[in-house]
Amino acid sequence: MQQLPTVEDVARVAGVSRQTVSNALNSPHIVKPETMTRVKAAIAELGYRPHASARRLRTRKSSTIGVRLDPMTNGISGSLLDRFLHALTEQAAERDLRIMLFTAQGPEGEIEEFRRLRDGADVDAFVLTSTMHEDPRTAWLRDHEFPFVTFGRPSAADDLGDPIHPWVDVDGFSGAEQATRHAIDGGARRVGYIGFDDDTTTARERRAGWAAESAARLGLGSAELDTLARAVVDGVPQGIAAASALLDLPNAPDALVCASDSLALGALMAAATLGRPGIPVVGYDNTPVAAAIGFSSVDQPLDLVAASALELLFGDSGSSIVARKHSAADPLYRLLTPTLVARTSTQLTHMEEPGSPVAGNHNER
Amino acid sequence: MQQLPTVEDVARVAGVSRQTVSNALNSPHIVKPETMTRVKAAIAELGYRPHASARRLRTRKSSTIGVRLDPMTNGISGSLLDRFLHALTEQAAERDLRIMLFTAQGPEGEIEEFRRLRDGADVDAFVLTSTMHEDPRTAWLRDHEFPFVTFGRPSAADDLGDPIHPWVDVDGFSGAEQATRHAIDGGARRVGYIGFDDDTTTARERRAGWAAESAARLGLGSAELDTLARAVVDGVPQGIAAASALLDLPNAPDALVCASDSLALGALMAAATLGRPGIPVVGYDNTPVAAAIGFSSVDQPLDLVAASALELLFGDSGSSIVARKHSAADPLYRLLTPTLVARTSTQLTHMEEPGSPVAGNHNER
DNA sequence: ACCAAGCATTTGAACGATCAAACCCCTGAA
DNA sequence: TTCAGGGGTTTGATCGTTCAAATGCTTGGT
Repeated sequence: MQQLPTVEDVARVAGVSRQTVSNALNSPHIVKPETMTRVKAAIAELGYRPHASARRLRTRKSSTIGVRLDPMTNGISGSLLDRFLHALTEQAAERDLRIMLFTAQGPEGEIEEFRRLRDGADVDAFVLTSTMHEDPRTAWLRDHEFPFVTFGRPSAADDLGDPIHPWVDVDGFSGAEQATRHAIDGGARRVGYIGFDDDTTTARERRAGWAAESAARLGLGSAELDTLARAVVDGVPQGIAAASALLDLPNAPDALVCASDSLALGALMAAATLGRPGIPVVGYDNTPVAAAIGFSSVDQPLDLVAASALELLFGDSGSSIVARKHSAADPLYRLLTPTLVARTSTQLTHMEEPGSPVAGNHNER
Repeated sequence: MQQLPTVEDVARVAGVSRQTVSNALNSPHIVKPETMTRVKAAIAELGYRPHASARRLRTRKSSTIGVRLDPMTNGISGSLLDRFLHALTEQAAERDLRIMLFTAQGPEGEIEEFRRLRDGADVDAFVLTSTMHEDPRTAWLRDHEFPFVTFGRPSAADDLGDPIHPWVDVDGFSGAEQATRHAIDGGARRVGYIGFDDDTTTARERRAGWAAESAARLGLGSAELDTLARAVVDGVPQGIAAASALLDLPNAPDALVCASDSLALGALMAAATLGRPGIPVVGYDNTPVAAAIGFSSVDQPLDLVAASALELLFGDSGSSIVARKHSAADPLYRLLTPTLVARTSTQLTHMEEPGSPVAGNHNER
């Protein structure tokens, strides 16, 4: 077990001093090019790596971001969280930042964890994937002026004009609008909607997007729209039930837009069972199940979400926290636009190949 | 912005020295109880928290575990990874350990990342969620004697007798066996099997479990078993195709055991389409989709997996790496047994409530 | 009365990096 | 000739903690 080389060792080999090595690493512009070369050579020769903890102790920065893993029930769900974590980890790596996970029981426990991570200089900032209304956690972070961003808008009440904290979100209005447009472009004249029954921004925005597009393109009034929409808890069985109800209407929809892929899957099943297997169904989140079965779905640009979150915390580049003030020109939030991934509308009994994206798909690997 | 308190501050308030405070924290047994009380009071009064980086610098331990996030395609997939990460984070918290994520492009990039994290004293050990054969990454870690565990056996060739590195896995043989037993207990006399066509331990073990139980309970020979089994790529469409083929056989199976919930979902769809909606289908991984639709599935005890991984690295308790040698009494691996979560066998067109587990279900929250 | 042994606590040094200030050397203006 | 200015580099101090060795106090055996 050999001793790891330190700045001192590098300095000796390069024939310079500690600090010059440090400068070569952290302030390249102030070292003479020729010296730089020697230092770099010495670093390569010894395989030197800065000791992260020593640096952190001195600089009081950790270059690490804490990410709270929600219990499954809240926040972004299922494989979306996977993909987001992946994207965040990759984007963070670009800036020489690392991701540290944490979790805890209950809000108090999490605040305790915030405190611990902050006081231990373990993290420079937090990324939260939850959007609870009046969340005591975000309140604590604000009160203690500790940098953080959320994936998801805090709530409807927190206006775009003066956000109470930085956030990144994906525009559900636009997503549902695109889904609806896709169905209409495919020939649909009455597009049904199956959404969530909770009182969240997400639920509201998506329904509004569907309603707006339906009204504009199909001339449907709000009473008529109400008959075409169902609000349920997320899940396959709920999708089956809601779709069955819609398709049994006297004036049934000829296409369905759903607020999740689970609901869409349920809708497809119901359609097959009710003898309407060809009816177009559009899902949301573009999960693997949508790709596997082959129905269209709205794709959230998770790597952009991740990049934007980091940008809000650390600026355009670099890895030091920047304090920001909200302004119209440089808002404290980022509202991103999703893209529809169009696939050949599928009958459940047939096997189809996954289709190709309509526009750039951010999540193809 | 007030200065955070240090050991020195605590020492002053408690009327003792630095080191005594340190001892109170790290070696409680060597401080006099009365002193202990005073120190504890001072800590509470000042709200003192040890500075993690300073401690790491001195002790050369980070109390942090690096977890490599695989690209989606490999390793444990989809929401399983979510659940595992969650479990790991929670188990780690119990031991005052933290989880740091990382990822990279290609094996070389990941090895570079290993080196970086090791040399920077960022992590004490790694947990990998991939099981590639002859993986250069695990080879590097072994060569450099850096502690790590994998979730998943390295490969069939790496025998239980002399594992080439520590691992935790869930017994696929037992899982498939239980699934098959469940089907037979429900009255099935010919249980079909839809598994993976890749040459992995997972694929082999699960098929073997199904075959063994079928042979033992139903007296089926290996030729007959071959006609009842299909090996495909994981995915819903593949499940549909394989199930359709099996159900179209002259001597068709009266139940289906599948190596994933995706395949099971496909099988259920095919069954519904072919007019056999009541046929029992058992899935694998107990993903949300199984719960939602209501079919039985084999549940992997992810929190046990996480706990076992930590145990292999850090011993029964504590947070310092323990070097282990493989022995029959104390093997370098943990093979865990999954449990079947039985649900009322579902016809796709009906809505059913999720059932309750047959045995303890580790993943209910 | 002496010293060995043990316990609880304290003191000085070290971990590996960066900060702040000092230093050296060169140039150019007075 | 002198000195101010500045780029490039070095030196001493420091971040907060734990290690290793030293200290003081008690106890008990001979």
